[in-house]
Amino acid sequence: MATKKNELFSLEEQEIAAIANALSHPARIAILKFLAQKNDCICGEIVSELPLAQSTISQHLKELKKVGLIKGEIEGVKTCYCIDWNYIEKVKKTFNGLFEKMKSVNMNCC
Amino acid sequence: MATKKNELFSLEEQEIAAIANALSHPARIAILKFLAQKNDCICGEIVSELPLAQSTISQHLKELKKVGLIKGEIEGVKTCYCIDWNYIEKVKKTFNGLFEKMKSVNMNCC
DNA sequence: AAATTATATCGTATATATACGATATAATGT
DNA sequence: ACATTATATCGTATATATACGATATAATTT
Repeated sequence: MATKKNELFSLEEQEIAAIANALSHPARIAILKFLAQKNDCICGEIVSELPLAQSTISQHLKELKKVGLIKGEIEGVKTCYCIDWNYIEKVKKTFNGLFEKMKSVNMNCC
Repeated sequence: MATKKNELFSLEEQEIAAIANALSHPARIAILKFLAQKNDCICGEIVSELPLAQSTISQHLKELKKVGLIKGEIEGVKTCYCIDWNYIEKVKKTFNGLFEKMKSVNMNCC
């Protein structure tokens, strides 16, 4: 009775919601900012940077990867995570598109 | 043991996450788009527009209002909801700021 | 081969979110 | 005053998310 009834909405609505959902936790914002800041790719450094357990960080990384905001490459024992800049660019366009669409109509009500 | 540990992160991270959270459900994206589309303010029309129960829509409206994306004004029996364009503008800047900050560093890794 | 190290996954407790029906509230119309 | 209408809130079932410890996996070192 309490499923997210995604199927009732348009693909665009679902996609925006999915990206927003990935961005809806401060830890994940922190991870993205940290990854963007470092010029070499990072893996377990995130764990020592954030005040959360290793397994929790791993979970958050998995979610960011799921929607495509970051990529992960196994390098021996370590895993190198980094931002998928192309996808970020797409996300930017998607969000700006939504916000622009909103702004385009008349702004005087209420 | 499973609280969102917001207090461990910066206010900026928390704020972005909170806005993203409000945008993280397709129904709420649909509501925002519908409100933006109409040039007069809407209230219960949203209920007949979306495939969800009245109480559910009311809940979603409450969440959108909580973060400031929309405003609600009681007009007799009805309530007029509309987008807070000033806040949308601020949200745009916040998101673009995040994404810009990300893009500013070198893009060649992984 | 065994030990070490880095990361992922599993299991699980708890919190939060989603959805709806039922009910409350508050203004309007009769 | 009573009925109607619009919306909000309550109660509740269930699903999902968060967090962590424990364990598995897989590469590296000894």
